[in-house]
Amino acid sequence: MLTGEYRYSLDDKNRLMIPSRIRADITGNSIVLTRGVDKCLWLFPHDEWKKIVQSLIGSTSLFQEKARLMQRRIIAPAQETEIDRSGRIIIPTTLKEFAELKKECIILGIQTYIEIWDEESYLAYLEQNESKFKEAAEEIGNKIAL
Amino acid sequence: MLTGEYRYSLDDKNRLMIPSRIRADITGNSIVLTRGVDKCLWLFPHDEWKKIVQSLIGSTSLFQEKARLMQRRIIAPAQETEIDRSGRIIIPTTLKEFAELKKECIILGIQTYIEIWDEESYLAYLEQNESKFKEAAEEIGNKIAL
DNA sequence: TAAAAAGTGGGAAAAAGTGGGGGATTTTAC
DNA sequence: GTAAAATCCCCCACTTTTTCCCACTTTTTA
Repeated sequence: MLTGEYRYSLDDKNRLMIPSRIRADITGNSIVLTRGVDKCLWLFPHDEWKKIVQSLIGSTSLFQEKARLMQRRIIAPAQETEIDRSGRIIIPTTLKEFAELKKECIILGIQTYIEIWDEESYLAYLEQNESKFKEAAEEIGNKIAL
Repeated sequence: MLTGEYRYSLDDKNRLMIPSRIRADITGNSIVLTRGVDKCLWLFPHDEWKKIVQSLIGSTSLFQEKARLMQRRIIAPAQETEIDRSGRIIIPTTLKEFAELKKECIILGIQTYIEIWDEESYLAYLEQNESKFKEAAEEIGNKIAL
């Protein structure tokens, strides 16, 4: 399972390190990169990506507006990249711009996929949502005994 | 059951001692560390963590806002660590920064999990919440006969 | 008070991460 | 169309971090 929160910097050649802890849990060295929901990128191991495509395309039609939107926003921007022999991937320019990546990036392992954030955006996101998070935590506390 | 309040210091290599009293009550020497609610870290024995993950993401989707927030705030930052043969764990940098751990740390055993606080933050937290605590105590006193 | 257990610090090998050279290919400019 | 410039890609070498281990000190226990 992919986990952990890491800080790595994007180098001058737009290369970003994939933490070895995460690499160890990816089968194969091919990864699909796309726009995420919120200002971040999503990375999927190849198999996981197939599932996403299946469930997004399989159940919808190009004659439905929302379906087209999902396809344009998630499926179309996707690019396949290889992890190089030093464990890095190259971030395509369009995706770099979308997530407003500058130098310092945060990499999150979320069970089955990976998120890449610009550090500032990520800190801002967490800060802005901390109270919402605490509310959600309270709710969960009411439902589940943990 | 995990209990007790201990003070240990983080060394130059970001290693923190797990008190032997606590170690004795953990099965296996694998532990999951993550961001806590409030400015502290939470440590779970592996089995306990699985329950948390289940109940948090068991029925959610990456396409739901609240689910993403919980994943980013609790699930993603989690890292599995081993207790070394001297009884210490390594605190990953991002988590150390989140809890603002400096040198002196407070370790709390809370039945099924463990909390790690920076000593100053912990003292400040207790002080700031003393009156809230007394209110909470009253409320509980009304519900339960103790 | 001695023995055992718990806790602390640090050295060294291995692994992970960083930066950059330079050839091949593509793009740009005239 | 051709040459210069820029980009891409593969690789290597160096640096830093991590990991593993051991030895010493302190505290607890009998």
